[in-house]
Amino acid sequence: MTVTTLHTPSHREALWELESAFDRGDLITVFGECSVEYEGRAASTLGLGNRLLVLKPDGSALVHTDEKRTPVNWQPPGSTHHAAVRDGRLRVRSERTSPDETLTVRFTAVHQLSAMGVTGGRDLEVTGSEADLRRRILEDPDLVEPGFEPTAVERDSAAGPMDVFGVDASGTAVVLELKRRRVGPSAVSQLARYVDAVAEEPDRDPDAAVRGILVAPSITDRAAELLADRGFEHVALEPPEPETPGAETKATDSAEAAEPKAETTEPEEPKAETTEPEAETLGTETASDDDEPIEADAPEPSGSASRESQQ
Amino acid sequence: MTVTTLHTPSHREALWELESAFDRGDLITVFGECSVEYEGRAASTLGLGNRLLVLKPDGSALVHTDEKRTPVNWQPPGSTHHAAVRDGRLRVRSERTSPDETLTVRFTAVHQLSAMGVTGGRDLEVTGSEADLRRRILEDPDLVEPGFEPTAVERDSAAGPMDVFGVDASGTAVVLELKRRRVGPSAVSQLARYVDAVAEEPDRDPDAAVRGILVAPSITDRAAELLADRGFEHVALEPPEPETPGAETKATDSAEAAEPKAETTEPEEPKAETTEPEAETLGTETASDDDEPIEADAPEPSGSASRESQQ
DNA sequence: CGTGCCAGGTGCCCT
DNA sequence: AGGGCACTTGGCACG
Repeated sequence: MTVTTLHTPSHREALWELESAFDRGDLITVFGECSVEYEGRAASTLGLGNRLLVLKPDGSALVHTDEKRTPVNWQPPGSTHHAAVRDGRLRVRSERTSPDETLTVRFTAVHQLSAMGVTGGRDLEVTGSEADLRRRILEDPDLVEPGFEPTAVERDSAAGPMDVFGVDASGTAVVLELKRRRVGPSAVSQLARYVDAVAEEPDRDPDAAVRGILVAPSITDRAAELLADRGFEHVALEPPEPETPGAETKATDSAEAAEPKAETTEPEEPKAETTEPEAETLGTETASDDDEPIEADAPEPSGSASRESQQ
Repeated sequence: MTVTTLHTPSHREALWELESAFDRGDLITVFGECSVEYEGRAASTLGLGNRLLVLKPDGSALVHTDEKRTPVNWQPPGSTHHAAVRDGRLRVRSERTSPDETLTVRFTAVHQLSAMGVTGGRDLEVTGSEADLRRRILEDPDLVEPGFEPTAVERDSAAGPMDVFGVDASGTAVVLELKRRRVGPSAVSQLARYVDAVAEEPDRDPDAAVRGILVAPSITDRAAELLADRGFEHVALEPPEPETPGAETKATDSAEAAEPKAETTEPEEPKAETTEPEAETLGTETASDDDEPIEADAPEPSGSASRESQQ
């Protein structure tokens, strides 16, 4: 692993390092006093101040202040970075086309510039998504209501694809809209669009009812009113708790199997393999990792540490 | 400006520096090989790899790979950072409550750790927002249609606040939904919610029509269909071009004046001070700042630059 | 703090 | 490339 760091470099030195770091495809951080300008989908200006600029080899650029999770300015992946010295300042510019956007960062002073080679390791596993909620429902449709039978996922309609489509015990068509968290009015509108679209499909008996069910952990009062106005229903349901890391493999596999891969078609009978309705068998945590006092005697990796503070 | 940097520190050294940097309220970057775990609103795991961890004094934490604008993992502002050495790894943990969330980053190796003092300079000026589009319409309502008269902004309805509410030349109620960019079906649904809500207000003549107009630069085909189904209209309009930086002050002031500050009430007559309808007088750019070849002779700031590369 | 909504949203997947 | 939508959306403003 290679890290190159310049402390309070001249603009020209910073420029050289930036250009070679661009060539190497390094991840770059620049900390210094700068002003920022953006022009593209919108336009913005930011006065002088100390910020952290991150330049990624995929073309992303981030300008971070000491606050917020969101960068104060940025450039999306696919942009190309350029560096130059202009008017006694180090100018870093990131541009892209379609849409045309330009981010310009002008440094009056660079306090630190680092370039590091970064590779791989981006495979993130997430649980608790809407897809997990859908799996849960497909595994056990009775969670929605007794006798509910899903017939398709992502079935297309004139208003867009529906999360889950099916029939209730009496054979009435049912549209499900799934949300992984508490929802407001927009979710009701979304459901309404789909229900209306299905109701108006030409090959459908115009008198046949179409039910709409919003599946979400909870809904706001306003959403509940709108839901009632339209005669829709709410079923309180959340994504399943994440499985215990050790035992998750089997459960995930069975869930995958229950997921109908073919879209707009009938899902196979939910294979009742792992027939524990909600087996929340927690408690297999590694005891060594709970939160204890900060200091701990631990072996240290060999490595000559150097420390410098400037000014 | 102070920057403290450790190169390939031992975990214990990194720990010390982290704790003092927390105390100082510094912005911290840690580059190293780590695995990441998140549990809270959802849950996720990320295997070993080289990443950049940014810890902000406001509690934000960002884990960045070499790709994407969005961090692969993060913690929102308001969290509290902790550091410890556990099982021979440097563990950085960021926690918050309501909702309960924990981000855990475990470093097997720290390549670089930097701490920098950052203050102020977060005043971003943006133009081209929906608010700008609204100003534009309030300044010249005829842009929507001849004779249109706005009577309120953000007027509340049973379905939520409407962007602009008014009457057309014939006295019919009009609901405007503004979008700064091309829109899809959801914008139509949003407009529909407001129109329906207004139409059903008890003090209103049930036979009186309520028009709905979607003001956006453009709309998708599907949105156009849904719009037509509901008998709504689309007016193609964008946020105004950003003013020339030098001349913007006066224009901005007049625009601010035209903005009705009191909500749910009648806006004062648009003061026709700067009565150029669309004075796109571009062309006052500083010629010194266009894109020219990279190298340029420029004065360099004094400052002893040091450069180190590791391994 | 919850509710509602804009955002330069970003990212993913599909056509 | 554009459409449609989920997201640990984030952030803001208002009740």
